[in-house]
Amino acid sequence: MTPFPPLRFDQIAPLADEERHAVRQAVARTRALRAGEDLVLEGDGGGECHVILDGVLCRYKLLQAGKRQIIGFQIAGDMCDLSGLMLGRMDHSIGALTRAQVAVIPHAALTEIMEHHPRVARALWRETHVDASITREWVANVGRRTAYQRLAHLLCEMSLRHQAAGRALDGGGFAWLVTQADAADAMGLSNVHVNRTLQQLRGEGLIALRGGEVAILDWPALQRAGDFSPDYLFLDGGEAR
Amino acid sequence: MTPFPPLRFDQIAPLADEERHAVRQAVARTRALRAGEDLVLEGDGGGECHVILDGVLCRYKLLQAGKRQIIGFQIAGDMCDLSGLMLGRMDHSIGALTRAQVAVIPHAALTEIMEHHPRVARALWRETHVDASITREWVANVGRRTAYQRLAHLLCEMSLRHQAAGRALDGGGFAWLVTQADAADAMGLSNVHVNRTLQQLRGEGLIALRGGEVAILDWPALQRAGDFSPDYLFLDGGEAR
DNA sequence: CGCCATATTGATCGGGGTCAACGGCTGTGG
DNA sequence: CCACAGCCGTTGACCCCGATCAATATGGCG
Repeated sequence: MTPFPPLRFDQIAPLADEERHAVRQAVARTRALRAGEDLVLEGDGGGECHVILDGVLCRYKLLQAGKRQIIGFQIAGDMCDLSGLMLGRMDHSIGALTRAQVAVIPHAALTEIMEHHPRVARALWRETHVDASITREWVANVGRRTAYQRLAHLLCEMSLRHQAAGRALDGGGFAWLVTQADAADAMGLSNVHVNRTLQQLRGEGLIALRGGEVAILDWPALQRAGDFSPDYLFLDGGEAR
Repeated sequence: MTPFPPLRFDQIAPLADEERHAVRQAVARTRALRAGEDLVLEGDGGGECHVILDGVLCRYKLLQAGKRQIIGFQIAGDMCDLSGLMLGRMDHSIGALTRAQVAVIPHAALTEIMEHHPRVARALWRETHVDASITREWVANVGRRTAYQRLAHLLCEMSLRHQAAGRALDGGGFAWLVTQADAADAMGLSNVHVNRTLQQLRGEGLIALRGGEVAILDWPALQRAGDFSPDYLFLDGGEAR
């Protein structure tokens, strides 16, 4: 049984023990996903929300000619499909990129919690805003940065998010069990070019890859390379600068 | 005095007359903006939220080397900076692309309304989700579509949104008083290429431009050209398919 | 041990960027 | 009322980042 990771919306706006408890009680079951398996499909109403316990999932859309754009990565602690509850259907799909575990919370249970515990509702609302902020940064990343910058930026983001989720390795590295083709779909690049750009970052000594793990060798340089500023992640929980 | 347009969050989740009234009472004043003027800057806490009464504003970020990425357009009826209230600071700036009018609502007033009228809070939450959905579509647009598709897609989106805001011209056209350079920054393209792509769409008889207005001559073709499906706009208010 | 997905490398191509010049419209001051 | 300035749209020439196509390693897994 996979242990519960820190909930991101709890970090963004801390809950009381009682509220935290209520959320865990609402979990109907957990579900295991194989790499490549879909959790929710575009158009789904669902009836359930999911909190990621382990693994890497992604939001994605399929476009003309079989092209895929990944809209964001989801890791342990993320509530990934609240919009299915709030809007009644999903505008995108969510799939597992690695083996993964998720906790399943029925919409009815979550709705009830939000009614009885306004602070939970508020925390979830704020998580929604943080996710939106991250998506906005992705628009900028894909729209106006070079491949080299995009990749460096993405690695910075994933490093900090893994740290916040308590899943970082020493030195800010993390388990990057995602395919180069997946990374390409996230950045609007080809898998070939991702490969070459990764080699460049390695050659310059900014990162190292060994057995599915990314090690960050020179954080300041990587941050500079990616034009990265962590503000948009609201890791401080927001409210104050 | 600019009249109040239909509020988008009211359309997304209809309010009672009393609630609608409360929102209007909360407006402290209106503010006029010249084209190019900023409404809110990245990092701002603000203390106020804004509802657009007239004109076109945009969310944007400035990146290295003075590059700008526009993250989304905001038109009449949109609440444009709720994240400043919910997260305490803005992750992006908001500026006027045309002459514009906005209504100013102090955070304190809005907070109080949300406490007394849960349905207003819920409507705003849902507007947040719809905005997030639109931003996700933009990631896909910028990441995986050609310039031709991007532009067609953007025109489709703006046409439907203007219609929903009651600002459309006959035939689905709308006032497009935005610079080609602005459109370029929205799509991750150069102004030159936007110009050429617009000419292509005109040459093929899909659209026409006359005096700051876009006329849509062949909606089905434009939609096809942009790989456009309106689902992500949730113009039906969501909930049901 | 063999299979299949993924990573890697090389060669070539093309969409769209960049640079530069020119034209047209509008607002402004004389 | 006109001349000028400045911004925006338009066009042409050239170039480069990253896509595409095509093999060839490589490593995890049954």
